[in-house]
Amino acid sequence: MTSRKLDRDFYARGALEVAPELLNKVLMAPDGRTGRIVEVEAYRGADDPGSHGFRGPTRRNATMFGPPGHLYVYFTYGMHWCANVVAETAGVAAAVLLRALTPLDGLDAMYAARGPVARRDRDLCSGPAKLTQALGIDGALDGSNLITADRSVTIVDDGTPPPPDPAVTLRIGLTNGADLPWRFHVPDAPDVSRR
DNA sequence: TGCGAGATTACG
DNA sequence: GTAATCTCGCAA
Repeated sequence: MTSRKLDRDFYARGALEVAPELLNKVLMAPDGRTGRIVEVEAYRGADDPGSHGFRGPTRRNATMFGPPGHLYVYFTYGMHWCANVVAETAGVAAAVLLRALTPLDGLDAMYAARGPVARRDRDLCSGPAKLTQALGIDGALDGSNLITADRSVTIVDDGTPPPPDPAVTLRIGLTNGADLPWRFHVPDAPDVSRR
C-alpha cells in the first residue's frame, strides 16, 4: 500500500471542505506514533463566534492566520494541548481541530505518554487533548509544516477513502457558535470522543 | 451524575 | 474576574 503526503492544494480549501476529507487520513507524529483520524471539527474566523480567530489575530493564534498545511497547537484550560490543521489561505482564520484518532503504530509509547488512566487502546486518542498527549504533540510543534514534514509531523493518505456518509453533528464544548453543525466523524468508530 | 481543579491565554 | 476547541478523580 502506497502512502502519499497531502499537498498544499488539499489544505488550501475552506475548513468545511477540508474537515470531512481528513477523516480516515493518517496522522504521523514524532517517534513513529501514528493514528487514523476519525473525528474532527471545523473552525473559521470572523463568521465563527466559537473560533479563536473570531476576534482577530493574537500571539497565540497567529498560526491559524498563517498559510495552509501547518499545525496550529494551542494550550488551554491551564492543562491541555489541542492540535489543529490550518486550512484556506494566509490572512484568513481557518482550521480543523483533530478530536480523535484510532491508534495505529507506536502504541507502547502512547500508553507510556498517557499514563495509567489509559487501560484500553480506545483510551489513548479518544479526545483532542488525549491525542496530543499520546502522540507527544505540544507547543514546540506549533507552526509545523505538514506538507514538508519539517518537524516530523505530517498527514498521509494510505489509500483509505473518507467515509461516504460521515456523521455530522454540533461541535463540542462551545458556548459561542454552538449551533453550527461543524463536527464530523467516522460512523461507528469506537475511538470517537465521549464513549 | 455532578463538580472542582489545573502547567495558560485573552478580554473586559 | 471569568471563560476557554478538556480530562480526571472523587463525592453523592
